[in-house]
Amino acid sequence: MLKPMTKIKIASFNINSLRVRQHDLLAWLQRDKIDIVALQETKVQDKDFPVDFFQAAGYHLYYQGEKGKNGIAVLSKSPAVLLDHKNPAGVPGEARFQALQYERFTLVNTYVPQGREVGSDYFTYKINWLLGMRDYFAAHYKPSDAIIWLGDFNVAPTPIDIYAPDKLLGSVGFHPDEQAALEAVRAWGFEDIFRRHVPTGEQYTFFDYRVPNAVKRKMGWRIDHLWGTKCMAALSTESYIALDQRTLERPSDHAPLVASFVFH
DNA sequence: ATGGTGGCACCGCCA
Repeated sequence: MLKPMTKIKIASFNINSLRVRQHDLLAWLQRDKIDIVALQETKVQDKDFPVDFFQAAGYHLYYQGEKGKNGIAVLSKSPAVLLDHKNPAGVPGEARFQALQYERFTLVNTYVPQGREVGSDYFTYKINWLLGMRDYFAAHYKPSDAIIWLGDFNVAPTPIDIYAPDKLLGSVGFHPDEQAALEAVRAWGFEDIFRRHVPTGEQYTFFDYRVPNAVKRKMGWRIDHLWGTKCMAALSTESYIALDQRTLERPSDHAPLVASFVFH
């Protein structure tokens, strides 16, 4: 039987190579008491996944990798059932998607294609990939189901989600076509859980390596997201961006995004 | 800035 109240802390983190940051990751998971972390850009093939390292720390592991790029994983204190790892609109073999069933909710972890250049085939692929997510949810679920969708969405949804909206409007990651595609998924039945708790701007999850002192200069983008259907959003109690993971000796260019939930 | 950094793969590609 469930305890009367159960608190679960869920995170999303584009880790940009799991193996070079696995020790920092585990230290942070333990320090922030993270129950479930969804990772993107693990950049590790399944045969090289650091299974023993995380299992020894008490995590269940669900991962799909490929050589050199992409790659996705969920580490969790409780076990899950892997439902699917093939996005219908995705290129076969690209490790960008996984759907897991936990006791109280479904968790969908995605690494949305970056898009590269507006108007390119990769950009079209990104738009179709996002619209494929809408179709995926519509085909398998109802908006009244308990679903968390999180990951690197590679889209800043609104002008307060980017440091220079006027200058960057129309750029990859802040383009009206991307925003419309993402909005189509949201309109199916999601709420931006971070925004529910933190309505102010200048809250970013991504800082380009190539921009000198980007964190200090607040030159960031909010492109990582943690969304929930209505019933999940109602159970959320807080959300924050763990910017301390950007001050490490070897930071990712993304920071983890966290949300807490209390189940009654 | 035709730039800059970082990771993995291999000697370029991707972000």
